[in-house]
Amino acid sequence: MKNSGSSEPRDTRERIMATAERLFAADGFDASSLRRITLDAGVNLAAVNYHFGSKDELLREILERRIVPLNERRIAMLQDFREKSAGLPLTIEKIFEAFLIPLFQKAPPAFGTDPVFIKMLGRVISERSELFRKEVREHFHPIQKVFLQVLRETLPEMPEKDLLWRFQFAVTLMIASVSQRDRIMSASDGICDPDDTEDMVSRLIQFICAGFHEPNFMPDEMPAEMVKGNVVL
Amino acid sequence: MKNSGSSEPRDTRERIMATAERLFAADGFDASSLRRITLDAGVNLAAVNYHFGSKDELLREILERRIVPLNERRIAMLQDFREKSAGLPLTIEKIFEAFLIPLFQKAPPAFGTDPVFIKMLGRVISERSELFRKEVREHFHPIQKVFLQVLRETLPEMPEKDLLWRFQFAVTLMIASVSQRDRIMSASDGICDPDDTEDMVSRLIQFICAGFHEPNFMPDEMPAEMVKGNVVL
DNA sequence: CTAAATTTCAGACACTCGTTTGAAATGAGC
DNA sequence: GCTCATTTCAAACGAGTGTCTGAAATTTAG
Repeated sequence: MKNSGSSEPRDTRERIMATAERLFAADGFDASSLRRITLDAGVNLAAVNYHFGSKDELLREILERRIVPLNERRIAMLQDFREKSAGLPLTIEKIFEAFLIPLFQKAPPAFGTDPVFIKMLGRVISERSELFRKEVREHFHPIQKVFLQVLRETLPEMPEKDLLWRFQFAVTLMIASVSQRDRIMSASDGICDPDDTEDMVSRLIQFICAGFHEPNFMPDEMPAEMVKGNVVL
Repeated sequence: MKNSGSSEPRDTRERIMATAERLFAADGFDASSLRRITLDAGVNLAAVNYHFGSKDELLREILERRIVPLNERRIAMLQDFREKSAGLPLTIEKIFEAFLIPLFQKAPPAFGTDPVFIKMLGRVISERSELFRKEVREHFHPIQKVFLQVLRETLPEMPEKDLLWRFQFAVTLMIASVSQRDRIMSASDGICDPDDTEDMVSRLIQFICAGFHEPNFMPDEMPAEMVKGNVVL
């Protein structure tokens, strides 16, 4: 027998990437050892270094193959909305739908279980910010620039600083909401179901858009407790 | 000479805790080795296990000595606002001021540099969710219950599920905003200054409150792209 | 001062990690 | 069939980890 339930020639790479993506999402990057990954994937330990060179490079390839098509889907959805809007600026809701929804869609290659990729994203961001910084600069900054530009068209009066801060809040909340699903669940006595992705995304978009509908920021009266003494008994 | 610039009897514990808190915040829990911590603190490697028993227990003690006074300050601020409100329900703004501002105040013991503790909190939450779960249940759930109750008085009409989801968004955003300050900085071309804590907290509170001022959630028309095919392209 | 308790210290222990090696197995081209 | 490149494999390497040990140093008590 030549292929008794194990692997075909080229899919060792694929099995490693899929398993690693899942484990990185579940346990984090550092906590997921190559021994555990290769064991779960049913391949030899040395296969990772043979096919990818190093563990860091494995992560980089996993990120890249997800981010590129993700951003293509975002742009496509944005473009679709624009065509339907008859030249009018898009609503904030539509803009964030195009930004968020593609994150939660299963997508090739190797259709992950639910959005395992964005969960991994959240974990890796706080764990490996150095390695991540390059990817962010290369793939996320350009897409953020696009969405910021679209937001600017919809909100021409909003000061740049306000727009940027609110957008950062939106991105931060988006990523953290997914990578910390379990915390949400446990803190709400089971009333909030973070596995109901559709419901969560809708609420997330509504929450974010509310932050943009607010009038511009006024540094008004800061509570006295904060301004002066930084120390409170 | 008996004390040439090194340590007095009881402060070995304190030096370890302060150094560990700082390193956990900067590099994460797993990435901060006891050798690095004890070297930076100027104490012997074995001192951690002697004074704390284990690395996990060290983290637990660090968490506990910050969380307890933090929640006391929150309750105190909330109580202060209530006394000034003459029996009227507090505004959402005031409620979240009492919830957020104490997080960003330097506080004893061992006044950390800025809110190094909450940054550590954010890192540890995603890294050590198991160890953290007990602390969360013991210290954060009770305080969240209190604030949810106060919010409920201010927003008696809001459905429980809406209230809980929005509150979870608020907590998630609060923690993530701090533990990912560097990402915010780099993504905004330097326009947003995450080191201006006062400004950031004000904007954060405004953003969060906007999400609560929205009308109740309506599961209205979900975009067709999401409902059906989970796969795009 | 002396004796007991506390704290510090250098060193070792067992373990896990990512990575490398060199030989075996498997593939494709002729 | 054989040949040569690709891929797999078991085993080991060196470095790093948290923890433990037993003796030295220091502080505290009597």
